[in-house]
Amino acid sequence: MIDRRSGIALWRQIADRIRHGIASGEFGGEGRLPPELLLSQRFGVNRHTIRAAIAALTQEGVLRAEQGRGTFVEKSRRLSYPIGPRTRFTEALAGQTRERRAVLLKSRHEPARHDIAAALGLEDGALLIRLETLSEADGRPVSRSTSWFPAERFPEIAEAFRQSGSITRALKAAGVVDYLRKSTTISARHAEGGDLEDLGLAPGAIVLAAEAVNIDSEGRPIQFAVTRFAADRIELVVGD
Amino acid sequence: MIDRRSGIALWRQIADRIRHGIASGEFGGEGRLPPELLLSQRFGVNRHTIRAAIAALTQEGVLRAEQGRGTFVEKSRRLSYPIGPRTRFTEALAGQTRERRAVLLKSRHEPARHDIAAALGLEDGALLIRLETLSEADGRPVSRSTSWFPAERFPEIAEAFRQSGSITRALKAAGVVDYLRKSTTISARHAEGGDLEDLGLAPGAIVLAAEAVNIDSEGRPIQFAVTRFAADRIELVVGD
DNA sequence: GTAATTTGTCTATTGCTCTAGACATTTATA
DNA sequence: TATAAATGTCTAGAGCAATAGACAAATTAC
Repeated sequence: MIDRRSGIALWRQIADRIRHGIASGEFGGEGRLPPELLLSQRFGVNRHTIRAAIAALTQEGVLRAEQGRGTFVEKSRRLSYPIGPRTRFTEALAGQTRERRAVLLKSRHEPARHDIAAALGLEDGALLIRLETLSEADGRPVSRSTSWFPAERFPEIAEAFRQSGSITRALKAAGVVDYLRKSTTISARHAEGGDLEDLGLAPGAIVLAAEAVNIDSEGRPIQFAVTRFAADRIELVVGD
Repeated sequence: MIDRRSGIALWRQIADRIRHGIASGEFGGEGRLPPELLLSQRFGVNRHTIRAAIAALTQEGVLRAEQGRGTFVEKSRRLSYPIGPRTRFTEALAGQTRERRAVLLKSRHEPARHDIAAALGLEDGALLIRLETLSEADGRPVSRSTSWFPAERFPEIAEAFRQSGSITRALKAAGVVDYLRKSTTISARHAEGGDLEDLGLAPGAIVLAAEAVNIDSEGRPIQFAVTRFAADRIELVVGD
């Protein structure tokens, strides 16, 4: 249940369990966490260890403790992000959130790495434009993406995205009226470096990484992207 | 790059980075890890901390150190598991591994939990058969699954699976000649409890969890399953 | 109002994590 | 054979993680 001597502090293991338990409905069914003493018994640790876990989740904004009353859940439900041939961020979370937006953090030209060139059907070292973007839903960061576009075909993609806040609209401005998701490769790992800050995650948090290739209506690859989702806020849905 | 005071020991963070770096090709390009002293400088920690990380990965079987020579990569590539309308474990890894098999760990009857009943289109509390299975490729555990089947329609599913080692064949024995994947919901979390042992994971390792609903050719739900993949051995591929 | 429940704060102690340095052992190379 | 490069082992010390116990402060229920 809880692993000692694992290199992961007990308070962090418990914080992760509680965070996941809240998202899945195991905890906080009535918006309220069980009392510290009860949790310390259930996890088999000292009450202070539970308090350390709760403090970390309070820092993250997941919980809010009130002296004499109890500890309450601040945010709960996990969003579902559908993945399919017509995946578009702006539409993916419709109905689940009031407001979605994406902002451009950085853009630059660079030569194509081998694997990206292969995915886009280009020569190694072909010139690409790389966009670093952050997507938010209701003011909360949801995902961090790195995208590559062929520079020759989409020279103005960065500016178009900056103005429209949407890949779909930026591509439309470049003459791509429709596009399809050719493939998505999903993996998981601990959040690293800038993703921690940009997504507002606690160190040790998990990200779902989706590598995607988009093609135009004639089958030509137009975009290679790696999107990192905060695993405690998002689940990916295929089909249905 | 490395987070102190995060509740995750530095040696474990580094072990996770190295493991991921090996799978993605960043490290061990020639089957050889950089020397401990060089790694300690790159990560900005003491050489003993690097040694602790290497010891953990050696314990997992990822690395092998030889005095005087260096540290070598024992296993590397990550397998790709395709997800689509016709997802079947036995075929999913064909071409990537020599041998695949699935074993039944446990089976029992139980009433349907609310969410499972909804997925299978049954009343809450309807009788189900629950199968706990482990899938291996080339002798290495790849995934741990929990499946639920309507007990009324598939009374002999456990025995059929035990004999055939395949869901597809067990369903065929029950008269289901073909079935489709209706939906897959993918999330990620730290491995818990028995999954750690069954999958041979180190504490703190990450699993990709795929919740799937399968339907027969007439659209009736026949199986609800939660499969946990070792995130450092498998990536999930949608489309292509 | 009183008691029970619950979170907040403080002190002390033990064990694990990380750093630092020194030296041994094995292997490859000039 | 001598040197360099790499992993293996040992000791010592500073700081974080976890346990234990006691009591304070706020809220709720009787």
